[in-house]
Amino acid sequence: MADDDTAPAPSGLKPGKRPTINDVARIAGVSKKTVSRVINLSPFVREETRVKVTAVIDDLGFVPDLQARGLAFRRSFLVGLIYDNPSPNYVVNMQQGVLDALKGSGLELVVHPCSRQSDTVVADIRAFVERQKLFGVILPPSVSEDERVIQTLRDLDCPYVRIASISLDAPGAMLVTNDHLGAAEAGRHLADLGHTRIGFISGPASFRSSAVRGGGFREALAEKGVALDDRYVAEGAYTFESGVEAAMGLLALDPRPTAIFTGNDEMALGVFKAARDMGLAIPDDLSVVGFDDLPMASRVWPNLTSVRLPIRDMGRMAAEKLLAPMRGIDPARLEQPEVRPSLVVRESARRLGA
Amino acid sequence: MADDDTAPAPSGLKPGKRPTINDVARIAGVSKKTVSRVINLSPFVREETRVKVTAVIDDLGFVPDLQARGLAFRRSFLVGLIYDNPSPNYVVNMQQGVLDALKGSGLELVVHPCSRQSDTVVADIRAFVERQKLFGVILPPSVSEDERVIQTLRDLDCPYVRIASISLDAPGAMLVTNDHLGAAEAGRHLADLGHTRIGFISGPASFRSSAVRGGGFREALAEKGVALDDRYVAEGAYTFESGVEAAMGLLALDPRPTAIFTGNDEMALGVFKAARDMGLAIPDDLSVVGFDDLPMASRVWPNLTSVRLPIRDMGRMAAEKLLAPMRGIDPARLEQPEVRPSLVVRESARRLGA
DNA sequence: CTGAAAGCGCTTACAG
DNA sequence: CTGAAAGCGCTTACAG
Repeated sequence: MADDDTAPAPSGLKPGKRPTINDVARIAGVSKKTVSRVINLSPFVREETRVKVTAVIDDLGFVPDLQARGLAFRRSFLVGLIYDNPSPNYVVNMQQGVLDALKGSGLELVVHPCSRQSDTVVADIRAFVERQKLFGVILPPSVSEDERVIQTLRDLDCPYVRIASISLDAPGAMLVTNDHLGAAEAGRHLADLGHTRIGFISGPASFRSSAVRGGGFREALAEKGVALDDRYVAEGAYTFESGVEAAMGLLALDPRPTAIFTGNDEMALGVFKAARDMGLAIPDDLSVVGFDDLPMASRVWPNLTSVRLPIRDMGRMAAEKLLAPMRGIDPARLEQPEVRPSLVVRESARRLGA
Repeated sequence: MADDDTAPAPSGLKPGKRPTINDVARIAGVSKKTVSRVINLSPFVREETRVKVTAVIDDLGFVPDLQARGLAFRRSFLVGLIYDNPSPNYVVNMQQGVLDALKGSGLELVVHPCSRQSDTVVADIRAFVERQKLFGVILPPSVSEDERVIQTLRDLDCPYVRIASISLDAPGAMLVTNDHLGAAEAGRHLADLGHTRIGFISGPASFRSSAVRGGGFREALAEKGVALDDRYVAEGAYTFESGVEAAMGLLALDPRPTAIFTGNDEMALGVFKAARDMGLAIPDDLSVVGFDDLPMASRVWPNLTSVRLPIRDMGRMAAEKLLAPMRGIDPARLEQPEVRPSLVVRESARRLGA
């Protein structure tokens, strides 16, 4: 629509300029306020008037100016995705989910990486949100867990949805994933396979999920009568390289673990590399279980057994929560159960000694 | 800075409201126009005045309103990344590069996926660019190759930088990668390893890079006296799944190829899977060479020999071209040589019969 | 249900 | 080098 710029401009318009609300008002014979009401779907417009104005809008190909609306509304039509997750695959998946939800809403997605280590993070985020007057913000872990950031968003009156492995906020502003449950499944799986000397490479301490996943894993093992020896626990950084390094440490122990559970898939692939470099075959000499079930989990060899987190769906669900008020829905009442990760069994973990 | 909201508001400001250009003007004892000149780094301001105004700006923590500036300038401070590349890893890498370049510029990145198959692509892109009044747009392949899109951007007076494997536009609006060269390296490598029955899985015909990479590969083989038999050429879609499917076809041929070159890494991993499923070992039974050298190329096993494209750098370079005018640089004169991909030799391709 | 006025916070002419 | 006026294209009060 309005794609044909070579057509003569409709009645009384300056050529080469986009029509404004004034043009619509003049041609429709109403005030610009009435046009504004039609644009904003106000119920206080006579049906007859609405039809007339809508016709002119379509005829002219009028599109309200976002900057002007933003200036008057004191709010833009942009959703921010602020992230500090070190796994690019995690981020891109979540981003796709957010875009899925935004499609057709008229909102656009602004991506904004940050580093919680920087001492200007909070000021940076404040500047970003304040300058762009964001419609809302989506926060995956671990920015979602930073109360300084949350306080800043509240100060600025910027709606947000936090994604985290435990509830940290009101239901309307939270998407919770039960990582504890998923990690427990991983623990039971390895115990059931007969492993007793098990390693665990956690994520960085700055991520809540690190402790939650570690806790679920440890508890499930304990229930099966298997103890997680602290010597076999190492801290990674959710990156491939940190997985390699941590695994080299664990696999150098004597006796070495027969299985390793990692806090995410990225690090699990690091374990693959370390094992290969040390001449250990997976799963024959070492079982490995990851977390996230990124697309690449089923592309590597052997296929990675992993705890599946529907990251893309999570992005979509979080964005839908943000959009709910716009659709007249109370975000707190939106039907969105806690996300329950579940184990996807593949080839990277097998029965001990089989 | 300006991070402390509990401090009493400076002289004569309404509490809870951000200071505006009017506040700055009043307190500094100058007109708002002069403040505007200071903000926009106009040279026509007496040094003394500039210092005085700057002090008030800092004191108040004044930040110009982007919506208001955008409305007056008829341009926003947003850069769009419009993409249709089916490889999420390609996109995320490029995105990081663009973000690298945008850091500190005051511009933000809006990501906008699209599908050239849809018959509303052009209208969608027009609506996006027009509504957001984008500062500029970055176009990776294959949207970068769609003249309808380019014409739309020109209509809307929106600056753009195209990334493509051949030059399609003025130097200031183009970042060219010499894929031909890179693919030729791959061809020579396989020929030098003694392969003569070689398969090629191209990208989709809608990507120029498919033909360019295929051409470079074929020519290099020919120079080495090796012919690329059309029976051993298949068309993929730059996706993992399409790589699997195409490889299954090629590997079912009798005699089957001893090596396969794929148009990108994503499909190379598909070949890995197909080979495994058919009981073929890489590189013993089949050599594989990919293109892009995504991070995962060096994480899979065996490590993938691939033609390296500095995708992140490309994103950064393209964005720098877009920002050049803002920094007083002529984008056409920006020192940015053609990007020359080069082969990274790893373990997935080896000497025939060795 | 509809409208005239004022305002959102900046910049572009135009003077001086 | 500096400023008063008008304008960017919308919306919020406030009337009626």
